[in-house]
Amino acid sequence: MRRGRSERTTLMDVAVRAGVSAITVSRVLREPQKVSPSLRQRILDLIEDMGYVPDQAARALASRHNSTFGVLVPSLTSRAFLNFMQGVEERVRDSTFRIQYANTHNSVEEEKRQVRLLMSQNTAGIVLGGLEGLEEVSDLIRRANCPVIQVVDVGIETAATAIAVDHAAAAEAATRHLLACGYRAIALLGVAPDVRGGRRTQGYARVLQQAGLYDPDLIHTENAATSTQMGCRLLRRALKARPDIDAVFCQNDDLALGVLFEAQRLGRRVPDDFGICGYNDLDFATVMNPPLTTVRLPLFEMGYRAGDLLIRSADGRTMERQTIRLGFELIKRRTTRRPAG
Amino acid sequence: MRRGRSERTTLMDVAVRAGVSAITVSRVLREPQKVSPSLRQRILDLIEDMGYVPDQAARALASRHNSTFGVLVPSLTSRAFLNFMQGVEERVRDSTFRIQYANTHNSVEEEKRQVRLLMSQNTAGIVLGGLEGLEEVSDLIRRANCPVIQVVDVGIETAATAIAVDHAAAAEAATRHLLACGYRAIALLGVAPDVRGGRRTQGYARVLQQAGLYDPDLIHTENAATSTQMGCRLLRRALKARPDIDAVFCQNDDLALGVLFEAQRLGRRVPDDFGICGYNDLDFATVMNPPLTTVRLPLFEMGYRAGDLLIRSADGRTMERQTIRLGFELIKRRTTRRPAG
DNA sequence: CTGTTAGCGCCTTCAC
DNA sequence: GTGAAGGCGCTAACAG
Repeated sequence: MRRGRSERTTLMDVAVRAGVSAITVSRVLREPQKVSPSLRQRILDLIEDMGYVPDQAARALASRHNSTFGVLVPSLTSRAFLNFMQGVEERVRDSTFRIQYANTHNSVEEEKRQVRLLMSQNTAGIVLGGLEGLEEVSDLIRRANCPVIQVVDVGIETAATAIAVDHAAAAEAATRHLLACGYRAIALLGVAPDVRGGRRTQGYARVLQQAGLYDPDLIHTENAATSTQMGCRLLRRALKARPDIDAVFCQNDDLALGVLFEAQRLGRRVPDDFGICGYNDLDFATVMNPPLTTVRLPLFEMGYRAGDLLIRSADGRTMERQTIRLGFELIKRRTTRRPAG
Repeated sequence: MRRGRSERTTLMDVAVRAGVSAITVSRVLREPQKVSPSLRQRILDLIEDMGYVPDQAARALASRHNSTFGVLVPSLTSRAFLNFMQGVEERVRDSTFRIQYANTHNSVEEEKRQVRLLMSQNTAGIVLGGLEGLEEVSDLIRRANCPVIQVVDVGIETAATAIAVDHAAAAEAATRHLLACGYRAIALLGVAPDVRGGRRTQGYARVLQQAGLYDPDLIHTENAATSTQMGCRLLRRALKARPDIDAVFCQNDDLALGVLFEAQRLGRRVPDDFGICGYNDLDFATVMNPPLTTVRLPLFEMGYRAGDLLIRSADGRTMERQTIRLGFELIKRRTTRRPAG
């Protein structure tokens, strides 16, 4: 089905049929105002008839630029990245640029490979949605011949323009809230290989240490894609290690959903006997029974901004490296008690 | 930040530094065994030092082929497609091919644009994860110079190799099950612009018509991205139109989750007073309270097969057009009563 | 094992 | 408003 196929129609084929030179056909496509209307229309019809599709490889090679952006995300199972991706799309949608995604599977190696691939393609711009291998990718980025936007944690030095959020501070706020609600044995459930999750764990641990309530047995993670089922499993595991657990901070809302279901099955009354705090404020958080207390990150906006930065810098303007900080918000709903006092 | 950058390192640059000709460097990368070990190593070091990254455009142009697959999905908000994408990845992961995704937003126009873009890039193969514009895309596909795998509904004539599932039959089975459980006023909730959803609606309607229970007021859709919140909204709307509704068939599990939450808030007892059936058997279906009755499609397998077909046909072997039919399974859990009789 | 020659399909630059 | 010449960076085909 491959090699033996009919050769594809080229610009030259169209030009010959039109009785003009190749460059004229090329102009019809790129600078139509430079070709006389009648000739232009005739060529346009011919292009349609012959099913001509320009070859991007040749175009990119000759013009030395490309009009697709590459967006790398570490995972497709986490909804958080989907919201992020939608933000990028929204901004890029009615520009002349196209988007292509790739998945790095939370792997530094894969991230490097994908960045190399994008660079190989002379991509117009790259968004690194979740930076896994900071050091190792930085080298590549410095050599990149296109704008690169990184989404990172506050306080991280980046080689490129960055959109930064403070995961550690967000986790601190959530943990403090659980303490303020009077919970004392607060577990943390998460996904092991997730870099951003690690920062959240740090924030959580810091607060509990200060309160003298820290215990490694409270922390449970699993090295697998996040899921609601994982939330159930991790809760059972945590309760085995520390049966007195009275609240859970989940590194994402999918886990929190599972925790709620499992807690209900175990007869825990939420929020009276048992508090739950999620992370990301996904769509279902508001409609759960009870609605989920969670941390909201401006995921869509982060994506939108990333797309915007890319478009602006790809426009040809030189842009200096900058870092855009975006905040978080703790959304207090009904899976946590009202704070005491 | 863009144009004014330093030129990127080329194959020729490396060759000059190594004191060899360009082709030798090229061989080191593609056919290393054809270059003497010592020279090979020297060149490899140089490539590393100089940060040389091959230009895919030039490579694709010269060799007339490309090693990335394009995967088009109609939506990123539906988890069903994520499972599908994961299947494709799993198969492709340790081949020499790479994957790039694009989102068509349930739009025929966008689908055509994206297919054109992929063709422009001389993509090694294309997977159309959810076919929106059958007729219009078929023309393009016939001209495609690479293997194309379509995921379609059974009974649809395709221009390319296809993986087919029978959404209408699956919806019929689900609706019959609800009838067998003794529910009589069965609503259907869905997403408006979804082609596959349309087929499911047909299956549902057919069964209810046969049972003499069909009523257009039972069908409620919304023209927006699917969500759990939408499930809540649609249920309220449906109950307004027909307060006697005693069961709901949801076109996906996210809607079903919202329906369960909303039904619980409205004091409906599930499954005794109120039955719910979902679609897709997503991760959370087994752990809900009660667990969700739903239709399972082999989404991961569909993706895996698509990837497999692509790899096999891209290998150079000519493959004849074929259609692979995959089945569905009705998973009876506890959001529906036990069938009478 | 290494090199030479030619050209992929298009765009840039400069003529007319 | 249109065209001719040359080259983008790489690889196929053929030499040696």
